[in-house]
Formats: sequence, structure tokens, C-alpha cells
Amino acid sequence: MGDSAHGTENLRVVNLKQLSELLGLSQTTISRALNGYPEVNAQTRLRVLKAVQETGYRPNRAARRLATGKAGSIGLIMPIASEQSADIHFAEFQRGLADECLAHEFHFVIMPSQPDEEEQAIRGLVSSGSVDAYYLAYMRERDSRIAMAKSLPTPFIVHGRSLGLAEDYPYVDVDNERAFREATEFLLDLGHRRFALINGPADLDFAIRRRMGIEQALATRGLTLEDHAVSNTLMTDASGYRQMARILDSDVRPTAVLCASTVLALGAVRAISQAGKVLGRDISLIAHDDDLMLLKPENFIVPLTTTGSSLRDAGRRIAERLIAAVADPDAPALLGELWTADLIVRASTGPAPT
Amino acid sequence: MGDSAHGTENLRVVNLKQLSELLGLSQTTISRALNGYPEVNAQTRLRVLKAVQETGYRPNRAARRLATGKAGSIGLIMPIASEQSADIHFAEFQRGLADECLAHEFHFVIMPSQPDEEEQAIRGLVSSGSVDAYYLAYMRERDSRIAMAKSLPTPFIVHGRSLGLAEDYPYVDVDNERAFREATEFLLDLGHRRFALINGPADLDFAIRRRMGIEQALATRGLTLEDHAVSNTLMTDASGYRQMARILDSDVRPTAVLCASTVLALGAVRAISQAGKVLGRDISLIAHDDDLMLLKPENFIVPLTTTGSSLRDAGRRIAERLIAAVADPDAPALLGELWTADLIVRASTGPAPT
DNA sequence: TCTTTCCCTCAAAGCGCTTTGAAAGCCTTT
DNA sequence: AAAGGCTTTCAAAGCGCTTTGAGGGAAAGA
Repeated sequence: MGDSAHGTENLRVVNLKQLSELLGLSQTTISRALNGYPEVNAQTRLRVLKAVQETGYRPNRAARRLATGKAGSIGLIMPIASEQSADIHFAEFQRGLADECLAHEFHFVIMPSQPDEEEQAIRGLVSSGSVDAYYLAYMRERDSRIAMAKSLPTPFIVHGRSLGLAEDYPYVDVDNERAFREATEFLLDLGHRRFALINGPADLDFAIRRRMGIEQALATRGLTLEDHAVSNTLMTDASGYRQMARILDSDVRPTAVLCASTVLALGAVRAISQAGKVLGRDISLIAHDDDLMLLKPENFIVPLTTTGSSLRDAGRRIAERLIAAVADPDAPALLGELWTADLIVRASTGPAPT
Repeated sequence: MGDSAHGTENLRVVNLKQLSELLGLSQTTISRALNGYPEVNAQTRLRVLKAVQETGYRPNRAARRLATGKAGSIGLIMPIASEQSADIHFAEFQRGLADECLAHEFHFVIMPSQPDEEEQAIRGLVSSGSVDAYYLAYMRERDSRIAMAKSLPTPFIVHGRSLGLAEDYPYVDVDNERAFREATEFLLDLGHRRFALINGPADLDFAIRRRMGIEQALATRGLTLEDHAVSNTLMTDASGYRQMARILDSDVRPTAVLCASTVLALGAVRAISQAGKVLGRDISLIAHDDDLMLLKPENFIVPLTTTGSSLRDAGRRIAERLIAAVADPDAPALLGELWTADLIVRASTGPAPT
């Protein structure tokens, strides 16, 4: 098939022993040379580095893990409810994780899991020593995973929080409550009085907090958010459409709708225009924007007013903290980190129709 | 803090030695009991299983890897061009991978990499023994990664193919050429004569083949696809919008547009309606649909005619083949697998306007 | 010249598992 | 009662690396 264009034409994957024989050096010296220990002659180190280049030698990760206790990887559980599909939010987060991992020569290990087997999956990942640290996401109320994680010796960070539990665990979260409270206040100031919420799955912490935020803002004006004005669904275009259609169909039609994701908003907006209504005039909408490159709120036909916070940045930050915790296990554990989402006003919000 | 609700309250992660001391059995026997060897007394095996339950013991994966040579994981490179973001297509594929991995107790290891360092990244993953097998994607023309992969002893599968190379490597691909040829023929039969293509990145194999498919169909009617009628961009909503706007603006406006993804179509459709044109009447559009749950072609205001093929199924199939190759390295290596995309006619296509 | 010091290199142990080859125990069979 | 055949268990080696503690050689000091 022709020779490779590359210098390295080695079928065999070399190991340290072979390399040491090749160089006439002990395995110790080579290991030291590669790991930057000072007690190696500069000449020798150069020889070693050259040989590594030529042979394509890479330390076996499993062996290194066994010897050092460090795997150079962080773990995550990929939630796999059979009805739900690839989640762009998960992907965007992963992208941030990847950015940071790349910079530190970490990789990440993904363990798919059914929602009801997540604890098992974490245990598996951790006690099998596959990862040095891991992150927990898709938190529910009083989530039992947190207690479990704390009982395990491996560092972890929660993405999000868990209502009903003391916040004595490391986390990175967006202040969803505040974001939706402020968004609601903004709409109240525009004169809106009838609200609806197209929310994520009902059991997830972020969904609960978003609802709470709205309710708090409404309460200050003596208003309430009725159950039938709230829907909990998967974050897909189709769900957004369906829920908005339902809202538009209701007896006392809400004039202001909050939406847990731009993906949901996509369908919601479609329903609105199909009903012949004008977004920002007949009905106002604010969506939470996770800064998905795929779908920018400013590119909607009527640019969307949003509460914005970058999921990718969150991924990056979580990887950063995780990797730091692995590098220095004795470092003082910093705990919660609450990010503020920005309310960005665009054209999808306007005065309440009279 | 309260006691855990769970039976397992072990901070320490136990290992085989501790377990053997606990049970008064040798490590050998326990290992055999757990790995299903026949020469273990049924009673003894029960005792072992019970102890494993209670202690939460999991074999250390690194140690097992070292002893057996199998890591129980498959690897993938996550492309990280700084300008590009989380790719929903990558996520959807991953989801299929996950389904299959879960069934076989595999996990997958993701190594993020800049596009120009992918070969390095693969080498790293493979020669460090982090994975038992891996998959290659985002193939380019005459992609050098294939030769490299073949020179390495680790099983791999290519998702897609690489033009200009003999197809003597294992792959799973959709027949993009045929899909777009047939889609074009369908449009030709509707009377369309001026075509445009909103394509993926120009260097990717699938993008090249899709263009070829169109050109083939056009050639049979003595037509050609001009360079300026083709655009190559990232697969985002915003790109789709921009490109369609450009198309609508051109002197001799095309009446039929093919689109490499429903994500691109999303923006494209917006541009069309914003221009006051009616999809399926003033302009016809066919998009390739990777079966993203996020975005269903049948849910567009004007349901989209598509060429469809499930990315998730591809992921599942690739994991299946990879895992099989790991389980039995001597099995006859089956090579290419070419899937056919289905043309599904909906409302976004109609007779060419006269 | 002999000792001390420093620099460089090495042999060996150990990380936690699987697996080979041997041995112990218990029945059958002769 | 001894020999042979099962079944069940075990000790030890080895996977490829890092790391400890020690040793050899050269330069410096006595």
C-alpha cells in the first residue's frame, strides 16, 4: 500500500523495558528523564527524549495509574433515559470540559447510565479507579447522590445544586431563582399579569428553582403561578411547540411566557407565529439561553429576550476545579460558586397588550 | 448529617487483597468466582458475591487492564476547533455509542483535540493503552489517519469514508452520494433546474460526496452546479440563515436548495420566510436529517422533505462492531458497511415555479 | 593518597489484578 | 489399604509503570 509518509513506522507499541534496553539505560532513569526530575544528566535526558520521539513511546496509562494512583482523567455520567435523546445542553457543557482537559492532558471517561442506576454508575467509575475526579449533574431535590459522593474519597463537583440539602458540597451553579425572578419582574414592569412557564423536567433542581423565582416575583404583586400554567417537558423543539400551542389555547391566555431553553423557545415561537400572533406584541417571551452556538437568540426572527449564562464556561470551570483538586488533594476545598445570569432584553418582550 | 439510608457506608474502597483476608480465601479463588470460572464451589461463590455486595468491591480497572490487556473502553477524539462549538451531530452519535456501551459494561474515553493534532491524540490514546478500540470520524479526503490507524495494532472503525483511498479499512457510512443524487433527481423531476447547496465544511468527505451526488444527477440532464451555488459552513442555525439569504439575493435565484443538515435548514427556512417566500412553492428545499430528537423535520412549519439516516444508529452499530472486535480479535474483520438514506417527501418540495 | 561530597544511575519493591501450575482434600475404584 | 481421579483452593509470577534506597564514579577537600 505504499510507505507511510511519516517517520514513525512502528507496528509495535513499545514499553519502558524495551526502551531501556534500546538505550542501555535503566527504566528508572528513563522514567525520571521523562517526568522532569532534576537528577538526570542533560545529555541523557536529550537521548531519552529523542528515543521517545522515534519510537513513539507513551507510558502505559493503566500502569501509571497503578503506580501513582492518578489516572489523568475525570468522569461523568451520561444520563440515558430511553425516551430522551442526545442533549445539546450536555454536549455544550462537555465542550467546556474538553477545552480545559486538553490544556492539562486529561481525558474524560463517560459512563452512560439509566437515571435510576446513576448511583451504581458513579460507584463503578470511582471504586474501579477509572477516574481521579468526577462531576454530578441533573440534580434533583434532596438528591441522594450528594451524600454518596461525600462518603467516597474521590473529589467531585456538583453542577447545579440540590434543594433541601445543606450546601456543604462543592458546586458550580447558575442562580436560576434570581434569573427567573428578575425576568419576571421585568415582565411585571411591562404590565404583564398572566404568566406561563415552559419548564424542563419537573424533578430537576434547576426547573424547580426557576419556577420558584417566578413565584417569588409574582408574590410581591399578589399574583400566583397556577399549576396549569406550568409545563414540564424535555428540552426539545417539539415540546416547546406543543406547550406553547396549549398555552395559546387556554381560556385566559397568558401574555407572558418564560421558557427554560432556547431550544424550547424555538418550538414555542413557531406555535406563536402559526397562531397568527406577533411575538413581543401579542405575547412576550423570555427564554433562558445556555449560549448554544447552534441556536443564538439574537438570530430568531424576533430576537429573543433572554437570561443568559454560558454552559460551556461552566464546563470549563468545573474541569478546572476538578483538575486542581486532583493535582493538590490537600488544597482547601472551596465550596459553592453561584453565577449570575444576565437579563438581555431584545425584541420578544414588550408591553402587555391591553 | 444523619446516617446514610444505604447499606453501604464504606469510605474505603476495598481491594482484592482486603477482600481475600476478610473471607479467608485466596485472591485467586475470589477472582475466579467473580469472573465466572467453573472450578469454584457454588457455596463459595455465593459467599464471595455476598461479600462483594456488602463491601462494594469493584476490581480496579487499571490493574485489570494491566493483567488482561483489556481496558473495557473505546476511545474517541472530540474535535475542538476553537471557532466551532458543541456539535449536536457529535452528541447524537455519542448517544448511540452510549446505548451500546451500557449494554456491555464498556465506557468510553474522550480525548479532545485540535484538528491538526488528531493523529497525535489517537497515538496517545492507543499507545498509552487507554482504550481497546476507537473510532475515527470527520474524515477528509485522502485522510492520513487511516494509514496510521492501520499501522497500529488496535482495532478501529471509521465513521464515514475517505475519498481517494482504497476502501480496505473497516467503516460504517451513509451513502451520501446516492442520497443527494436521488434527492436531486426528485427535484429535477419536479422541474427544477437551478440548484444550490448549503453544505458542511468543504474538506470533509461527506460534504464532498454530497456535492458529487448532486453533480451526478445534474450531469445526466446536462446541468452543472456552479461553485457560487455551493457554500461550506459550520452546521449552525446562523450559517444556514446567512447562506440562504445569500442565495435568495443572487441574480439568477435557484429554485431548489439542498441542505446538509436540519440545523442548517432551520436558519435557511427562516431566511426564506423572512424574504416573504413560501417554502415548497417559491422555493423547494431538501435537508439531510440525522434524526436529531432536538429538531424534527416534520415539525417545521412547512414539514421538510429529507434524506434521512439515524446518526444514533450509526453510533450504536459502530460501538457494536468495536466491542465485538475487542471481544474476539481473531474474528474475520468485516469491512465497509454502506447505509442507504431514505428520501422522505414532505411539504418543502414542490413543482418548480414557472 | 585517602576521604568526603555530589551527581548520576540502578536494582528492586509495589500498585491490584489475572492466570498458570501445583497441591490438598475427598471420593471411587481395584 | 493403596492408587487413581475429581473438585476445589492456593502460592507465585507477571502486566508496565513509579519510587525508594543504595551504589558507583568523578570531582573536591584533607
